[in-house]
Amino acid sequence: MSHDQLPTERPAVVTCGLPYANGNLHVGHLRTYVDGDLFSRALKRAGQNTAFVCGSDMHGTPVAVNAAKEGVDPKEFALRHHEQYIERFEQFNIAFDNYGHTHDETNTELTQSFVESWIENDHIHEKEIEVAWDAEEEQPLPDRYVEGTCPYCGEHARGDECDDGCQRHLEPGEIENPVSTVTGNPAEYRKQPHKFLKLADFQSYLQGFLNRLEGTDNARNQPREWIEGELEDLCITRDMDWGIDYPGESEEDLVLYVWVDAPIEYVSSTKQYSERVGTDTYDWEQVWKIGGESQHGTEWNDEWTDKSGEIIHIIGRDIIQHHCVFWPAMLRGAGYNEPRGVLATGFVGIDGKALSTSRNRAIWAEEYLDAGFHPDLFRYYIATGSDLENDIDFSWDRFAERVNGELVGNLGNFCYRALLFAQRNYGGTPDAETSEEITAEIENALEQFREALREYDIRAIGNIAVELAAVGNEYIQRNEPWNLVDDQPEKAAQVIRDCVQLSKACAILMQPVMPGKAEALWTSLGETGAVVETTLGDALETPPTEFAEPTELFSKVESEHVESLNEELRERVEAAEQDSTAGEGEDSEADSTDVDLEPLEEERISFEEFQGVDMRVGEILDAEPIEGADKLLKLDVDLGVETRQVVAGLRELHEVDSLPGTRVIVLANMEKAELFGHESNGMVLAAGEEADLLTTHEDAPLGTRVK
RNA sequence: AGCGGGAUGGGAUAGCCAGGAGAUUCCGGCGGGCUCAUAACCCGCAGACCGGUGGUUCAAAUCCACCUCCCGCUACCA
Repeated sequence: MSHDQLPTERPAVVTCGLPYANGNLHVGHLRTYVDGDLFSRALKRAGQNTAFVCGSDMHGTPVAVNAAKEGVDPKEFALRHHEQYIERFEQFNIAFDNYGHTHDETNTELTQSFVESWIENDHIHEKEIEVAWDAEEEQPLPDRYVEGTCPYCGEHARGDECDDGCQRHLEPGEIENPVSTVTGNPAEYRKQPHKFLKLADFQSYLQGFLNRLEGTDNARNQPREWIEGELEDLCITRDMDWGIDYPGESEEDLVLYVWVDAPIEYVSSTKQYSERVGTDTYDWEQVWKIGGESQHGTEWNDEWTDKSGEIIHIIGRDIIQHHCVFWPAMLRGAGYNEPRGVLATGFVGIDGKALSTSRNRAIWAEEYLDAGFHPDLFRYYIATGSDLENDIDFSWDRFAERVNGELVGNLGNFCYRALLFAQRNYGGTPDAETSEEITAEIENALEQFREALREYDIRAIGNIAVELAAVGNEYIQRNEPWNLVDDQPEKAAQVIRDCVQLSKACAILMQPVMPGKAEALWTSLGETGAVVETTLGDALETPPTEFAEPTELFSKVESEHVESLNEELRERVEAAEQDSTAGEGEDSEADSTDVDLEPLEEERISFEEFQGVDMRVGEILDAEPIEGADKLLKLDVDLGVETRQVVAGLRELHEVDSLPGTRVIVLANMEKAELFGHESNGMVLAAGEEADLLTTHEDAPLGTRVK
């Protein structure tokens, strides 16, 4: 059963993934918020009663761990970031109707009521599991309080996810060889009772849900494989202080898992909005519940579709599972409505490469603003730069090119020349009727807008005003009103009237993507109200007969400015790469590429033990790639006494052809291994991620022992 | 190798889900026009066998199969 087309008569809520209160925002984060803001504004222009809500995600172990490092209270720590986000969003014209945080009273209460509802409906059970425990400190070690080895792929992993390796979500107790991230103590496992949400109860529901779900394909397809298989119970409690208490019984130090209270903030934030504006204006229960009330059951009833409001989530594609598996199950378990659409955006790259906060290959929100650009320029670039689910590349060159060509040359120029001409010759909108041709063009643009909205095509929505301005430029050029004013004053007046009307339409159509600039244009038109109050139909209303001389809407990005920004970025990336310990601390991303230096080994070894290590000077005679492996090379190394075959992961880090003749140090008595079917008899020593090869500085003969 | 995304004129992209006009737009190149406008704007030209091979079809950039290459994340870095 499919939904009514957007816009509907019912209220809608648009949400963005909660920013985690533990770092700074960069252009990658901003993409989600810009897209969400644009979409919610577009819905409003189309006449849908819409709340755009979000909030800061305050809980979880990273906040607790980082606050502890700073020696501050986690609440204080998280609130500091929360305040900063509020400011940042304002600066980028991202206008949430309500922005709360997960630690506030509304969310605490609502989260507990969700959990109580799950308990009542028998979706919760208790199980004793082994959790990591720091014996010395007598404290439990949930999630990121431990690191260890992933049980699935053997890689180094965090307690809650295998971020280095297979990316799996890890349940408490799964990680092997756990070590406390706080004290460095090896952790032991201890049995603790924990609460679990029985996801399997919702298996069949979730399959139906994905079939009904609108939005981007990735949101629908990516979780499918998951849902087809056996769904495991989700552990929803953690042994720590920081978080929302598990309701009811006085479970000692048991709080809810951060991914429980985080999405519920969508509901809480909507509720806060509702309470502020009054339920006559916006009733959160009409959106989140079913026909205003809870409807329990583990299956969806088709009659419920279109009985409530429209829930649309805009997220980054890294959190699809949480929104398309856990979250709908949580909602269903509490008898709530389900999301209508999930839009999962792609990532943002910089100059053709992936963004990496640890290497400081990033453009921070603050940095963009410091460069002095209007936020709407960034919004336009990022919203129309590519299809929503595809990645976007950000480069200052491309930014300048698009701003100068599309915004300055086209949209800005058209509106400016039209209004200036109108003002100088008529003091405002000339007294003439809009032509049929132009009325049709505007109507066509409005229809494109509505269609883009129905299809969640954010890029198309962002492009419409610029496209309409292109129509205007062509129209004014073709009619040459500057040649008509003297000979054919009536014709001239009509042409200019058309152009002013087009400008007005542009102001309304560009509002979702460039709200600040739209408002400026609206003011230039002499309009008294605010463009945020308009709906699409107003695009055809007569503009004011008088307005003042307009100002230029956009100004050019100068090439010197671009060069200096490029230079700045380049220098910074280089600096970060050279000095990999710098730039840390600011890094907040759940980014796994940190190149922290490992602490020196505490444990000492004896000289005898060292004697067991047989390292020799060698020379690479031959290097060839191993088929099927991207990084592995098969090397023949001359160790003086014999030539060994060694497999090493150098392929992407060194020019293969340049390796023969290179003197290296080889650990000769390394146990043999077989990799991709090739025997490796020894190990070539190299330093760090970039595999900086060890060598000798003089000419010790091949085979000389290193000691 | 696993997952995801991609391959369309010199560069960047749209179209693909719902197959059918001269394949879109932006940047760049060339030629012209206009002078109201931020050296902006408009018109025209050159330039693409829509990654390859096969299939389905009256008809394929679009659907199906296989293949190649690229990018991101991840892995193999004994």
